[in-house]
Amino acid sequence: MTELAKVYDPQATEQRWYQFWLERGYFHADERRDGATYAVVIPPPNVTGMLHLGHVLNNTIQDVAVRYRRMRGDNVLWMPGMDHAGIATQNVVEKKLAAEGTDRHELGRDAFVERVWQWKENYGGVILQQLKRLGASCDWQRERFTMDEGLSAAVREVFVRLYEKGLIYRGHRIIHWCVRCHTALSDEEAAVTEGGEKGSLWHIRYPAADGGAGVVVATTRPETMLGDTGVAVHPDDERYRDLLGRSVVLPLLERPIPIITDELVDREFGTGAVKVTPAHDANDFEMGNRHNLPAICIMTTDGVIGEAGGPYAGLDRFAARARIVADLEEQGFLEGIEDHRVPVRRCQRCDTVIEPYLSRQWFVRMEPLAAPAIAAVERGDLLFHPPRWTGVYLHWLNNIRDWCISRQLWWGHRIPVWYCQGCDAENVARDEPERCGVCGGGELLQDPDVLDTWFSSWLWPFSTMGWPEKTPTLEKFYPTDMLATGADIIFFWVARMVMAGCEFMGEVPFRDVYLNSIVRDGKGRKMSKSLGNSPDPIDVMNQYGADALRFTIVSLAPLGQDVRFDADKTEFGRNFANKIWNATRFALMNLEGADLSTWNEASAPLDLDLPSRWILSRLQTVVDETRSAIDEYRFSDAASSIYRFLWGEVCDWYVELIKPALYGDDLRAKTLVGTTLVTVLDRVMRLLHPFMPYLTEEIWQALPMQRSVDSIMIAPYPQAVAAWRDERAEEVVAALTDTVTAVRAIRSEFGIAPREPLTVRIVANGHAERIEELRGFVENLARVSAIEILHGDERPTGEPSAAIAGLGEIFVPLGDSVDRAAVSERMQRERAKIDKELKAVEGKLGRPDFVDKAPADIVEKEREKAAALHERRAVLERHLAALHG
RNA sequence: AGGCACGUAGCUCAGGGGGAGAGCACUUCCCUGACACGGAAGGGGUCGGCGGUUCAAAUCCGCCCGUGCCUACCA
Repeated sequence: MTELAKVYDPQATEQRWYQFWLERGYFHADERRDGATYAVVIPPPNVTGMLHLGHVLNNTIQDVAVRYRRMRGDNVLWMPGMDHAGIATQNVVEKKLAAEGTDRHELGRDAFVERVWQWKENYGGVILQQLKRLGASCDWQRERFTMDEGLSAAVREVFVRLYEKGLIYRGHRIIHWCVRCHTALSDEEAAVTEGGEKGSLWHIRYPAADGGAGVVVATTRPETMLGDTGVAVHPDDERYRDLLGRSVVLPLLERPIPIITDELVDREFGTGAVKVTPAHDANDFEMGNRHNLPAICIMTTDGVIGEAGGPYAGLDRFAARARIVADLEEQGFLEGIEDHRVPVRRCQRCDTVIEPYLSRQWFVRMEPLAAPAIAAVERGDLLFHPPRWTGVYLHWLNNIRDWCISRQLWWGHRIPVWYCQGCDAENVARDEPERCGVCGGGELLQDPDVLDTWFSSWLWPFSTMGWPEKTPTLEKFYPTDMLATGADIIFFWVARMVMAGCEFMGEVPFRDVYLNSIVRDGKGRKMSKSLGNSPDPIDVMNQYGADALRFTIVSLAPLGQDVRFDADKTEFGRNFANKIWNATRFALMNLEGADLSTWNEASAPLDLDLPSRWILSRLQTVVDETRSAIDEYRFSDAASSIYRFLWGEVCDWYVELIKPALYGDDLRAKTLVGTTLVTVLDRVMRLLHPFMPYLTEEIWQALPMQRSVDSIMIAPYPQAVAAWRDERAEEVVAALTDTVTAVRAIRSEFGIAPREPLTVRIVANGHAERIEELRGFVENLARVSAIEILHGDERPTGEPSAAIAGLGEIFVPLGDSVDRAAVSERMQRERAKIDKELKAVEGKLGRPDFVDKAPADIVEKEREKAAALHERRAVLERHLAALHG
């Protein structure tokens, strides 16, 4: 281990340690263990899924939370698994079949489903392997799949229970229909394109049946007029008063249809008159019901105009639209065309324009389920992070609509309903019934449809733990503690899980919901396949390492904000990893052969040297900051806290400060700083382990110390030790670093070569002893050859100087080679700056309001500031006088 | 249309009523025995605009402009 490479190579370590952790079973949760538990269920990725940066962030956050809790000694369960992803998976396999020149209908249902299972075995779940590469510490022994026997049983159980409660029903309604996937979709799966799409608003005249001018309607989908069975106007609309009770003639088909009045009509929009097409629009369907209008279905499931479309039958919906518009114009019915942004729904899976379609489907009555889910959040049983999502969640639940759960697919959970061929009864059962429960008939036919994929996902927090059986896992780990997911699936998944948890388990499925950032590309665009702007995380890990990617993405993703990510930003994490690696390399090189114990939490290492007391004191602050940041889900704050300490304090200062001791002959001194350095590295590696698991394990294993456990992932998470705090050391080292920085600045600004000897003179403001304490360090770090302490009123003139808080005033005599004009110029610049500041501070102090009303300590601070500025100004004046004199 | 975020250095973003910060980029110097994936020093911002509250506003409030997201029965 002493021959460490100069540059950290992640490839060499990652595989090895992951294997090690797996073999030791450190990811496994044990129901029989006592003590506090911490449980997280993974948002199950699609079986067809490939890892993208959104997954990387989401799973890194879960892994951080879970590894942190594990190190804190909790009994931790991170439940992994996958979703069968009905439409997505069926699409994948269908595409394969198409490439083979066949299709699922030719294959038949059973053979097709068999093919999907085969595909799953051969190609599915790549993403889980990718998550392992990322370092995810899931309990893989428990991996679940939503189509597993156990989870399928849970689905049937839930269906039957809700049916028996009257919460599942079959209804004839307008649903979202994908003409390509040939299935119904839920509201959430048929999202409206952002900002609408370019379209037109056609104004069409429907002449009165009795010969009058009739009415002009405005529509964005003229083809649906073939199914019009009425025209609606607002009851109070004066313009149409004389049309009430009359009829108009539907152009092209010449069908008489009534004028009705309905409050739903917006008088401001279009012409204030709406064509009513009950079979092809959800609002029109409701209106049709209210006014007993017939619903005429004019389209086939392929989106082609059907028989009811008369001369347009056989045309695709968009071709029909064009033809109809042309015909209307030719026949003089078209009154005008406006450009118009049209809200278009598209299939979430295939992007095809959705057709509102009247159809018979299964629904879940949601209101009764929503009530407890609303109450739970209002009671504070469940908290959103950041909290603003609470409103989004509540708004959706308060305006909930019934959930269409049937899908006309083959891949998924078959609806557990058998229709009696004798008496038509619905037989709903957990297992296939032998005979009809109503008439006893033996001829039963199962509903051909399957359930919405989310109908299994909403049970995930408890179905994965064995529900409906009363398992020890459920007993131990339900409810879970945290759910980390994207805000885009609050409705799809989070809210539904809460409802299912309340309904079937009697309590919310998790206490904290962490909504992680959306990862965008460097230009702020959403990562998407079609844009090709999403770097493959595996490539990024190959180039920079898994730890680098984890650390970078967590650092970039503050709670509640989106994150812009470019692959090359990973240099941030890579450089940090390398810095840590080299700090360790430095320790090992200099402590070769030593076997140091580390400082024990119970010991108070007061007889240490100044830098060691200082760094151990600073360590306590980082420990506190890191713990509270993770506890509050401020993962990026935790990461930056560790980063700043390790790089900015340990590497930049501590390592430099102890070099003399380390290189010296004093064995005791050497051991003390060595032990401290190893202590600090040990604690920081443990702090950092949840973020960078591989690197920290590699380094921790290499540290020359004894270990009570064989892996950092089960080592205790550091706790602050009050006895290690040392305020005096912090104050003194602050004076030290200020001094060094000031001297280096003078050196640099006046072009004094790095190796040129330099004397520093210090006017000790009662800090002579402190200066003696720091002398060696300053000489070393600032490359100062001599330090003179000035006593009494002696003041150098014409020399660059700086005031150091807690120490005194330092002066650097310059050699003859230095350009006096440059010195003068710099001093004048500083004086100008001081004058500006003085003006502000004295202006403040000059206002009676400020002195009277501001808190005394603030006023005092301003006075001290003014005094210091004056003093500094006087020094500059003296120097300048000397330079010019 | 309504709601929620956000607008701070060239870029990406922290901070949040009393001294403008980090990383990257940039300039100068340094291959000093952990690290050039490094070290040292430095330049750069009227903290989106306008008002208000306050002794004091980048920070709180209002309006406006810009950006992003979410919701909706915009036919």
